[in-house]
Amino acid sequence: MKPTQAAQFFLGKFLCVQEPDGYAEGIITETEAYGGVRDAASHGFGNRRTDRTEIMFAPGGAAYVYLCYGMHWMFNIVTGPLNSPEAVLVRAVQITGGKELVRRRRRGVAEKDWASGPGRVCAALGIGRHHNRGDLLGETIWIEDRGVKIPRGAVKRTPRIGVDYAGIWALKPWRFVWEIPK
DNA sequence: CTCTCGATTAGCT
DNA sequence: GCTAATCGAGAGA
Repeated sequence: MKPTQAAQFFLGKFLCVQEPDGYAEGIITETEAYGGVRDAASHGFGNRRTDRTEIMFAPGGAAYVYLCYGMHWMFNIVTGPLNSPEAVLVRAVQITGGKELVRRRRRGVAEKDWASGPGRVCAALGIGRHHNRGDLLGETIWIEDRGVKIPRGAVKRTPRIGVDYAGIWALKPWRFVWEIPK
């Protein structure tokens, strides 16, 4: 599966996190595809293997969590076959469980903004460094398919956010937004 | 070792 | 709209 297909596949799936301070989950509403050794916006660009990016080269099913701007964690699902660095960045979820816990973690923030952004997703669900390289079939962080169907035409494609440095790759419409009607 | 800058966010103008 | 916050990966010397 190409990363763009995987990014669309994960829309509507549930991201579940069990932490010592409690359980929280959300339905994935926004993703971005990163992938292949040609994508200049991807950390795996040019087959660049480092301590940080090594997990991107693993077979799909692991978490890739890294720190950005010195303060925000980004959560990715590794999706490629072995040695092909492909991943899906989860940019937004709608919290569906553990709301009391999330309200505490996101104190003072309006509910609609609890997890509307890649850094916010991690802040709301308690995702951090300890989840990096974690197995997404494990018991602390996992993905559930509960059969939610996305209506035809409900997903908007746009270029990816914050990757202007990537030249023509920044123009690829690899961001997928499921706009849930109210 | 040193330097640069980022797959962002919140807060202020 | 603008930018400070904050730190480690990655690159180069």
